[in-house]
Amino acid sequence: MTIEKMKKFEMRAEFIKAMAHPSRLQIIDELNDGEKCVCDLHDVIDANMSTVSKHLSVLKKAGIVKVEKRGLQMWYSLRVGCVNEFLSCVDKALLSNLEADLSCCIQK
Amino acid sequence: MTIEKMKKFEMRAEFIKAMAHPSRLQIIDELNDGEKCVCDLHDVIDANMSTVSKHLSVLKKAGIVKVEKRGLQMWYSLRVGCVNEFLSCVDKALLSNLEADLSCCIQK
DNA sequence: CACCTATTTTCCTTTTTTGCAAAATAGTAT
DNA sequence: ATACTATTTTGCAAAAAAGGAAAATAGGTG
Repeated sequence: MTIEKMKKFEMRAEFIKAMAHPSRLQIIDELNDGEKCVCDLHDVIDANMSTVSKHLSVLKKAGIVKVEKRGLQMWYSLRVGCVNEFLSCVDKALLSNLEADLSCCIQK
Repeated sequence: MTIEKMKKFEMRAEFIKAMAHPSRLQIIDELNDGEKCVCDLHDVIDANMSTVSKHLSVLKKAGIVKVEKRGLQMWYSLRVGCVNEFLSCVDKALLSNLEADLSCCIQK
């Protein structure tokens, strides 16, 4: 494999890995409603403030969210639109997995 | 957060985590050309045979690939079509990240 | 049957990720 | 300046993921 091709897969993996955590997916879901500060997110996510902050920095590093400082607060918002289209594809795939698992005992 | 909602994010994360590895992304890329046996994949992926096999089992468990045994060989193929649409979205996002990083020194 | 081939599983070590608590930073208000 | 608030960083421990070597499994062939 060429170095460029290897690099491509590594970059894709980095980006996807940034999404691959329940709390970070919840953050993405929350940000669908518009920008939120860290404390807003901390209110709904079941984790320590420092943990939430670290999840946000993972998402930021991957370029999935952007952040703007206003006063004491950091306002986070989504930067990549197609993440949501992808998630609906993931849900479709999950559903189809379930159907496949159950096909033995369900009749159409 | 409700239990169901939590479950949703956990299931999504499982699925996405299964993709979040360079070798597994390369496997997905190879399978775009049609089904391949483990030895075909081993030829192009820079890893031990047992490692390749384990990557395949991760993809299978997530429902991203399916497998059919014929003789001595296991033939793997893609089960989820939208993975590729997503990857093109990832590439678009990566490109846009690059542009953002360079915007300071590039003039349109 | 004994032997070969393709693949998976087990066992083990190394690396990476996660998550909290405490300390540090940065802006605001008094 | 001091005190306060929002957030990030650091340091550390626990959990999870990754990867190779060797053993195990399963189907094929002479």
